[in-house]
Amino acid sequence: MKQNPRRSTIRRRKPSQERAKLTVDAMLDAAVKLLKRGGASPITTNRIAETAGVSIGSVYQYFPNKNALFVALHERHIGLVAEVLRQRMTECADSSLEHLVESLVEGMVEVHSVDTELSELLGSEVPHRADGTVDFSIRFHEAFRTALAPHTARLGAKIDLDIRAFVMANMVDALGHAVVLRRPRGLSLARAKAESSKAILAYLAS
Amino acid sequence: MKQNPRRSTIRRRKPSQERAKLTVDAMLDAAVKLLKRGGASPITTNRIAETAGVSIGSVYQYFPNKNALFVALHERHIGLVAEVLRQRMTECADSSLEHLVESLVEGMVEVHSVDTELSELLGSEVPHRADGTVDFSIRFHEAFRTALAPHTARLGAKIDLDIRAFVMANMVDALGHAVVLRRPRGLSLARAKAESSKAILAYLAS
DNA sequence: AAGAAATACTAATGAAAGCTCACATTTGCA
DNA sequence: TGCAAATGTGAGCTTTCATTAGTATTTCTT
Repeated sequence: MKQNPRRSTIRRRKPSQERAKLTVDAMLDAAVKLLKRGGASPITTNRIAETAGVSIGSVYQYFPNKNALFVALHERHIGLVAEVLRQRMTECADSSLEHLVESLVEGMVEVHSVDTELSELLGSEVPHRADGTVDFSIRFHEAFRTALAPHTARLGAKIDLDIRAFVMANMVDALGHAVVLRRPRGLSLARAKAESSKAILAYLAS
Repeated sequence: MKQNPRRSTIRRRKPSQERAKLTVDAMLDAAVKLLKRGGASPITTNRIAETAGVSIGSVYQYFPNKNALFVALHERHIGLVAEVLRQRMTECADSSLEHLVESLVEGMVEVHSVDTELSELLGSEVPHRADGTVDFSIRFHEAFRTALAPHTARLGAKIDLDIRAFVMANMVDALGHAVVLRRPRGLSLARAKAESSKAILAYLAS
């Protein structure tokens, strides 16, 4: 019942064949499925295996312990977010600041709309402090800094890029989540996105 | 080992004597203490009882199951935040919008600075979706709306108070947390607070 | 086609966790 | 003071869970 603390969070075996990748994905999907009905605590490795249609032994081929599986779940999600952000930033490399901000908000909303429930659960149920997972604003600080840099000319003379990136990253993250997950009835998605962009731009222009 | 799903999250017995209140607080404090070293998963009801200096039976006098204890932990924290916000809003009832916003940011920072580690853990380790706990922006929507109302005159003609309150609440929450918990090295607390207030005000003025 | 490597499965175990119950002690109050 | 209600105790039952070992099967490589 107790996890072995000596084993790290590192995958026991890296899946090299395609078959194994499918297996690993099936396990993560199973974890998500179980998460959605019942939250984190009733999840067991055996149940994950059963739901994924694999044997418990296979789970331990790829994950040293249960927690590593949760970490992998976060990594998969963060990877998705990272890719969306990177793409949007690339696309908007030559666009206006307005366009960039709107695109980033759009991207965050999009990536969390794919599976609203999962996004919420990852934030509130699945432990993510221990064992490596890093916060959004810290993880993407550099990216935001870089994306913001070309627009310094329009942002007043004595701006501090690091601070801007910090505040902006937290706004994008928080508003992106809030728009999808906590938008009050009566506030349309389009309006909420527009309002979020407006808020971020207002700050950057201040 | 498994939690009984039939039992609700409602306290089994409400402590009426002062002694019992102390006992309950001791349990919650014990949970915090254990949380701080080792995170949520190695926490057991028996360990909580032991750490609190009470017997396991007493724990189940007041909490129907382990999860209810976590919920109570969140409630205690949210109650603290609620009180701070209410007080700040009352204090600033006749102040300028600038003053109000600065005071709210200050309050959020303060309340999370009291126990930084706990604030982080409550956000990242302790499950809080299931069984009743409500999100910050939803819980305090009304309060923000009310606090914002007197300043509508300065906020342009066609503003929608609900939307403003929604965005503002999320900004206060996110930036308040970020300033305390994820402020990058090189960014002073004072500067971070000022920047957060500036961002919120820039939005409200936009 | 055959050996090696990767992948998957079954069954079992030891540990420990949640929770109950029957009882003891303390407190409030008439 | 005495009794009922509130509070506190803790041994132990039951369940279940994480993890392992040993083995079987599939895939890759040559």
